[in-house]
Amino acid sequence: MDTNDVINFFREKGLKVTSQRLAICTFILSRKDHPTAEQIYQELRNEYPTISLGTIYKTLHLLQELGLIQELGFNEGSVRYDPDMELHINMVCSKCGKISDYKAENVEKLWSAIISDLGFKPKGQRIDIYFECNDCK
Amino acid sequence: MDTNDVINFFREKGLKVTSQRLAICTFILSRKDHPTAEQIYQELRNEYPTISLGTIYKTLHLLQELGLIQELGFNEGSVRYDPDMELHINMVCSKCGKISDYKAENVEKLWSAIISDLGFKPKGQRIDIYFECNDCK
DNA sequence: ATAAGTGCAAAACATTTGCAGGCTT
DNA sequence: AAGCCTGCAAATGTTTTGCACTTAT
Repeated sequence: MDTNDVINFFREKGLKVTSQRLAICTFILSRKDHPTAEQIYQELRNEYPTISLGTIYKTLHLLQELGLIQELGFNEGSVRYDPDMELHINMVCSKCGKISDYKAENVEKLWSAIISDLGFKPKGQRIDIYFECNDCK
Repeated sequence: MDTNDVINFFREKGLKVTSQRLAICTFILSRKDHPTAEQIYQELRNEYPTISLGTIYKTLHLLQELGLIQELGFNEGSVRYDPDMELHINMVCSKCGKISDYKAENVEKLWSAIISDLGFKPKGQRIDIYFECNDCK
């Protein structure tokens, strides 16, 4: 989804296209490292010095409502934002907290087996694997 | 794990067996609904009127360190505690937040396939499925 | 022109921390 | 008797909320 897609998407939904929204949205959609709200705030402050954390939170919740991103709560209280809405595994380093996504054909197949066992289509899912990453070992 | 097992477990680790610890521990280990710290506090206050939230948190973290329970952070900021340390899926109602555990052969299969793809044994995992439960429909 | 969105500051929450006193060992 | 554990209260950190102002439509 590039900037124009985002603009059209907002327009279709009757939402206003503000520079803050665009910035937050293109930022989070392009990142693969699942940043926190605070990280997004700090990075966007360079370009938008008056942007506020409140706006960051409101926009992130909006994007979740619209189904563009997923909020991932972790037990140390941190909440991180993931723009990958397809089936994938979050590989979480239990030391430094770094996250990367992992996809595999096997996962797709076995997941659909589990879904058909259930007998209904779930609204969503989350799969985490906790391990110690190379940097931490 | 019954009360005596818990007592022995603590003794072996050199930890003191206090009535609060016992109460919190037997409470959480017996519950299948993944309560929050606040819920545990409210329920135990009946029997232990002076128990404090601080103690609840400290004990829950201790139990996690010891590998007896798992902390599950959710996006609405809630953290819930799960005494089931075996492989399972958390079935989470996205409306009311109720959680129940789901186990199936296919889940085991999925997991062993993933582990062999990865090539190493992860420290832990978490699998959630989000859906709308019968009460909420 | 109007209504939605932003920024700011205060409020609300959840969790952690420090310390004096109490309880297990 | 010694030191770990508890309860309380204050501190911390994150997220939400209310409101006046701004901006996209």
